[in-house]
Amino acid sequence: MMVSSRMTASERRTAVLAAAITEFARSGYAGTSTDAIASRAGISQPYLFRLFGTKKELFIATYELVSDRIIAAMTRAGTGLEGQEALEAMGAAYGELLQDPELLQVQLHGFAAAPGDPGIAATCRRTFEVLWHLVHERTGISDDEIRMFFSMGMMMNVMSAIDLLSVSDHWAQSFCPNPEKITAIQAASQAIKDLRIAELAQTEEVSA
Amino acid sequence: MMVSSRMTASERRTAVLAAAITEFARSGYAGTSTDAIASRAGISQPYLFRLFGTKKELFIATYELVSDRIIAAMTRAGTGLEGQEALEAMGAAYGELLQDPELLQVQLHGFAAAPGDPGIAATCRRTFEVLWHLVHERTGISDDEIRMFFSMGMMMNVMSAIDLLSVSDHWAQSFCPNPEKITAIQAASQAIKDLRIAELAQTEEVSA
DNA sequence: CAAGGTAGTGAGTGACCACTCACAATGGTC
DNA sequence: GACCATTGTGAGTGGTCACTCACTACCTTG
Repeated sequence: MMVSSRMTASERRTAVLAAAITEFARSGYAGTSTDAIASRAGISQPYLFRLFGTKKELFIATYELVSDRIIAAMTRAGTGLEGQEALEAMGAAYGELLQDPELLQVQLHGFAAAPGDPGIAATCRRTFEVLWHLVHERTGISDDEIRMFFSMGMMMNVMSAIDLLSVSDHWAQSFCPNPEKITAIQAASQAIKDLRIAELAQTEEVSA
Repeated sequence: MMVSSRMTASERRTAVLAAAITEFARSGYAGTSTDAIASRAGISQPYLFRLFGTKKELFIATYELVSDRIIAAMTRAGTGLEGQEALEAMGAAYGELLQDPELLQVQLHGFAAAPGDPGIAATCRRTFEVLWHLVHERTGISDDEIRMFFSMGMMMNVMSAIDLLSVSDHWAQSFCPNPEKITAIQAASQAIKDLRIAELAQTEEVSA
């Protein structure tokens, strides 16, 4: 069965990175095997190493792609706007990233891995730098407000990771600033969970 | 060399948990070997499994201990105070936790591991629940303000993990609300890094 | 169609990992 | 000092991991 034909190395790299986002999001840097990424990408594991050198280089490349996507989403949201309007648009754009949690989960795994690896920490800081300047120039808000803005982002990140909105109590729901968005986000996260379960079941069928 | 004499199982458990905090903080759940924890705790690896059953149970026990310490620090800071005063005291207490980053790093690793493990996610949510009620009852502030408070905490967590204050540019320093605290926190984090480097060098000497 | 560069893999390799089992050391109790 | 529960370990086991090497399949260019 030769489903995937030959690709250029560069095309294959982007295909591998797509698989790496999914796998690293699920299990983090140390918890993900290069085997899992290679087989999801549909190539052999040796070729993955030819394309990326080491697992760490692959993780950093994955993290940088994720960062680029986040930066692109925020930039797109802010173009043509200024001041408070730009800020609200960017905040909404970040919130919408939660609907596909993989990106933010990779980001969180980068943060967690940072204290153990200076290279990863530096990559994380670079993303912060770009985003800070983007928000600063677009909105013109004060340093304190920028700090708040990023803080809310980090909180949303964690909320999504620990699935805080699955708790229906008041204290948990109070973490969601826009009540009308709760059901949308919950529905999306439930749909993604269902997909994963279906996918898992399929994998088990195959291996059985 | 028989440095450590016999202990009760319960004493040994707390000794192992202390070692587990250090090791899990450094490399996370998947990245830490039970061997590393056992040898840091000064016991054999089989005995570690007798005490904790599985690696996952050990991680959850470690995470719960970390949560208890954070909750205790916040509770201590808030006793005898009310309203805004209590809030400021609790915020300061959380900030002081950064001076020994291990606790917050374990917390961050818990968040990162949560999407891949429902048990870990539930444990994380439970901590949030306790802290939310603590802040709510002590300070009486609004839901939105509580959300802000927690957001700042998450931001500090990430800042510490990626060592943001090691960048001397304005944008990075603007993440630290109290300028006079910057040098203190930097000095502490540098001291801890030096300790780790010295420790690593020692380990390499031994193994060489 | 020959040549050569690029895409891609089968089959390992040594190291490490979570976890187990049979057994030894220790200390309290009568 | 004999008994016994509890603390503790040496020596594995099967499995997985990151990574390598020698090799093949394919496509383009002349």
